[in-house]
Amino acid sequence: MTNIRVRFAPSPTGYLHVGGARTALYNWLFARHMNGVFILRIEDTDADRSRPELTAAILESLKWLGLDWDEGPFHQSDRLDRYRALAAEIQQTGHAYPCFCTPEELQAKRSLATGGRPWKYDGTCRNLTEPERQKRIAEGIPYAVRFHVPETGETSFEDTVFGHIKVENQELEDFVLLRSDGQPTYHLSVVADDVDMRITHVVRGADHLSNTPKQILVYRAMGATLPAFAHLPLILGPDKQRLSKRHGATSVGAYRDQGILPEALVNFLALLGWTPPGGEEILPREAMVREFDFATVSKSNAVFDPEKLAWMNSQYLRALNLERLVPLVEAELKSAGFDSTIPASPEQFRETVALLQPRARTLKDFSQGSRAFFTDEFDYAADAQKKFWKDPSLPGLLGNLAERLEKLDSFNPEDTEKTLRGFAEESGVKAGLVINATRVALTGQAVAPGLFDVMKVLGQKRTVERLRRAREHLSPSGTASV
RNA sequence: GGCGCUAUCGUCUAGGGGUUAGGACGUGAGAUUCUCAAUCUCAAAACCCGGGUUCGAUUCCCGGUAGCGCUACCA
Repeated sequence: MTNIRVRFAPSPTGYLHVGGARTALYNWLFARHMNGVFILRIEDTDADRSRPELTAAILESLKWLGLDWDEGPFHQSDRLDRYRALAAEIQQTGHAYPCFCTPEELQAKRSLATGGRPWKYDGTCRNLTEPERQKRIAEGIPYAVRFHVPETGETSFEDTVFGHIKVENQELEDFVLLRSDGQPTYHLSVVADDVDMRITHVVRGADHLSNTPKQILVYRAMGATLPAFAHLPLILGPDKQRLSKRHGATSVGAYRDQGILPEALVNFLALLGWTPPGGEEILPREAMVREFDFATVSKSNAVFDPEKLAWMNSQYLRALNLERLVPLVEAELKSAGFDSTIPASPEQFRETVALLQPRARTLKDFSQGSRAFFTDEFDYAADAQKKFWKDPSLPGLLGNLAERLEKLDSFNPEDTEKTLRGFAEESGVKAGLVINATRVALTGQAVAPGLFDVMKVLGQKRTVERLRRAREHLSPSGTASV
């Protein structure tokens, strides 16, 4: 059996976005499934738009997603000589010719073209005689190399995802292979590399579906064997437009910054256009590798739904073991600028994380609604005060509760709950009133984990202090009755 | 405009000549409760339109429509 070789070939003109990430993922999944080779190639032949620093960012994102490559990264900018030699070769065999038209001339002709038909290169230089060509070359007129597309016939191929695709050659124009500055265009470099790197399956976005016939012509001119092609439907924004900056977060890095776990993003992306035979939604990486198959990849574009990603993230977050979660939370708190004094011990930190974990949807939730668990500097949320601090007897109740709790010898949830409920009953108020008010006192929030678990992770001293601080806040200058 | 591709709940999708058209996210209601989340139960929610083929089309074929892609000396 031939060894499967696939590649992911981003161009460093932007960060890795979710569409590119899914393309990379499907390549990777297929390679791992087939026990093949996954190659990374950087398509940086557009010197104007490529930014070297973005390459590092793309690599970083791929690593974060866990998509490891077996060969590369190769840079097309290192292979310029090869493309030039190939362009010359294709000219020699008569499949390409030098074109002396300047971009300005072409632009002028294009804008002059009457509506209806799309403007196709008019073949001005294709029709030059050999002496005319030699003369211009001798004069030092810069030229691009254009591929000579057959004027009749059709070009077709079997796409692994989309099936039979065909186009009339007359719909294709003589496209440029090599620019007048000696830089190759995509159509040349992509084919040259895929041939040289012995790529067996070209897996890429469906935006390349219409380009494929042109490239097939180049393969044939080179006398190379065709790889299999598998095009992937595009990922769209909520407005069904192709995902772009307008849609907010589209880069992999942005999701990492939002507290999304890489395994959740990978799982979500995998399911955007593909369903495993069993239809499972939560699919471990090994299962994805085992089940992945282009035959079951969808042909229609998919809208990226951040809500479902968030849900999936919560699933992964909840299932994450503490050994992995704790460091992630530490990093999150650090990046959020917390100068954490609490929890005091690693064990306590661990306990706090475990308490917060079941209700977190993203890593951000550890720094955002849970401030009071990690620092004493927190405010009482307005909505929380409004909802649970209305009762005028509260200052007294909280003060007295502090007294009771302070006297406890053991401070586990059972004892604190018993104490609080007993206290409420004696005071002739509903336990809920005290519990909810205490929650605000301890966390500053109307929403938090179970109160007695909160007390546990905060500890007795801090619980009592916060209760007194709240009483003070509600009824300053110690006017609260005992 | 030309060419190409696509079309099942709001979204991701399963399915497929005869089904109560299934699941998931989201949404609504209820249960539970110290808040919220979680959980459980229930509910609303789809085969783009028109022709064929057929005893019977959401499924197959054709056309239309819509969406997306390509239409560069970008990739």
